[in-house]
Amino acid sequence: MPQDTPGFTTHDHAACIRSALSTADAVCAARSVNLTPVRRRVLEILLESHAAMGAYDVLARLDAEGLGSKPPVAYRALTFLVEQGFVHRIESLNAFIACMHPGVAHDPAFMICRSCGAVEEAQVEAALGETATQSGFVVEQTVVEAEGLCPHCQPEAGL
Amino acid sequence: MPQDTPGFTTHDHAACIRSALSTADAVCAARSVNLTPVRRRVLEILLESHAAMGAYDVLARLDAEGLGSKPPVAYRALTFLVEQGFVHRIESLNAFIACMHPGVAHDPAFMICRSCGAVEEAQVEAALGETATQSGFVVEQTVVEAEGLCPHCQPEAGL
DNA sequence: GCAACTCTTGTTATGTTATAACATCCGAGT
DNA sequence: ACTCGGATGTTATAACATAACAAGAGTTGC
Repeated sequence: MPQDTPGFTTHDHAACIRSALSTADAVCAARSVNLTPVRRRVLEILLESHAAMGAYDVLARLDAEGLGSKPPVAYRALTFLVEQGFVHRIESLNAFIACMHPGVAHDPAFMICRSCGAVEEAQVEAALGETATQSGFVVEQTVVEAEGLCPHCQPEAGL
Repeated sequence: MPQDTPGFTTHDHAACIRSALSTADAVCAARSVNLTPVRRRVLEILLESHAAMGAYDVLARLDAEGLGSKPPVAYRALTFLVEQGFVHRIESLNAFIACMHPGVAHDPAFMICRSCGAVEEAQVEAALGETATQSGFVVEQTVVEAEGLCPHCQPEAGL
């Protein structure tokens, strides 16, 4: 049953959450790292909202549920999830979002609607690859974020 | 006389500062906007350092020179310079850097050395162009930042 | 001249994002 | 029981950023 809007399109949100969580469980088991209650709940919160959330928004949810009330609690969980690749940090929003392709190595890229705030994760092939090679720079990580208007908001903006 | 290291290469720094400042003067005149003393000095500070600087680093310089001591002074000047395209904001560093190609419309991209902090501005052709088109997203601005190791720091890191 | 306006700067106060440092807890292994 | 590593709890503060209002300087129109 499709029911919510992830990026710009509709999808079966409940199934997507279940799937992402079980992938996370499996990956953590395989890596011998611990998806503790707080960490798992933070991932779940991000999956549920299916939007970019600030660390303090996540923290507010944790606090409401008695899982922690101080900033380091949220930041530590988010740091763990980012390290494991289950969550991405959106630099231009100072926010976090659940990954759409957990367990698979990828360079994430994002399209961020400046009107409604929706964020869609995209794939991008080695941005800067050639330029970097030319200048002798070794790329380890990339941040690719586009701001603009999602299909839904274009009419309202007169496009 | 080459004397400093801008991105990863040597160049005539004094000439580069002069040139950028006179371009900024000309562009501001053409656009009928005001390159006031504070704004001009902030640009100059960023050009001199030729590195990414935090707003509060810039502010400290302004303060030392009696040009302003409160955060809004620095942020306002930086905002102006970014709007006019003389300065870029580096999202992943929460920092600012003087543009290497002022007065020319371009989508900036950056290579950021995680070891020495050097930042080189690169050109990139419409990252995400195709992906965005496919999903109906209209891109207005892009953030492209690569973290890695500059040529100088690779040996020290064992590469 | 001077009133009205715009642009810029000065200042106060506060909001938002993030981390250092240290204390405590708990389970695994011995 | 001991201790060691990983995780969490807590205090305090650092770092980044902006809202809101006051005040000056220059210019335009009268």
